[in-house]
Amino acid sequence: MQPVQAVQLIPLSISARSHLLEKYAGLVNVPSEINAELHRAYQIANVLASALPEFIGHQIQDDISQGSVLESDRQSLAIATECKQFANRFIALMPTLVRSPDEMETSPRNLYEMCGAAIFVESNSISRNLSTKMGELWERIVNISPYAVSPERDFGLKITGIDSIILSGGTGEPIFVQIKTQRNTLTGSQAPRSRCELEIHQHRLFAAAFCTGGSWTFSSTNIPRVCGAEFWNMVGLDYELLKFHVKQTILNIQSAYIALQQEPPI
DNA sequence: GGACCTGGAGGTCTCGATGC
DNA sequence: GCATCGAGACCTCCAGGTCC
Repeated sequence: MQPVQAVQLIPLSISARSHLLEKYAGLVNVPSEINAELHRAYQIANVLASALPEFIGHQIQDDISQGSVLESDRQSLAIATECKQFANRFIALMPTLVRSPDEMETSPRNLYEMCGAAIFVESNSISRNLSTKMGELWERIVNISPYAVSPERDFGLKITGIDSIILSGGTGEPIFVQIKTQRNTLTGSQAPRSRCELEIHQHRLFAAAFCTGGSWTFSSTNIPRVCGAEFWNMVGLDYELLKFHVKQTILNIQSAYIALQQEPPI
């Protein structure tokens, strides 16, 4: 069977793309050395890799013909829109993250709840939840770029360990990217898993969205790693612009949290 | 000695499987 | 259809080991 072509995928709905790719993926032979848990990821990536240069090329041409989203004002608006939607979703969720004093007392879920330390309970719950959810925000923002696709949003498929696939200069081949928030997001015990997930792809990249967080906790002899501007430049996005909008977003969420605290109890 | 790397522990959420 | 449970994912913090 011929590999799947971009022209077959482009006109389809997300679910139809998913269905077609699954059909092709089932025919891909997986090398015996690949971990059983990554067989499906290998198959999907293998099928996608052949179609992506043309698929992303089509996205880029579309973007140019409509006035590129990478142009500064449009880029700023697109990032701001994603950030605003994220903030609205999170602010709506915030009240549900805070349990009543009665709940905390009768069934404490952690040490802070057991002690009735309400401020620690709330800050712990909200900041952890925010950190987790921001991972999705980076994926959404990368996907603004016509040089990137999201396996989930563009094809309805999840590739284990891969958050985005980008086409960036160099080889002209799609690069499978795992994105974390900071250089030290991964712990030692998690790094081997990330290495396994990335190593099954011929062109792979470990990216930290922001150059904060001290030193790298991910290392590999054969998987390149980038952080901050170096990464965002690969897809034509402006790191300084991104930092500006992210700062606004986090401060807005903080303001909403303060306002929530000041509301009288129902 | 300090920077870096590795491993372990822990909190929280989502999602799919399972049972009622 | 709904509730519960467990696995997987994402994140943080800390301690100990290694290397320059």
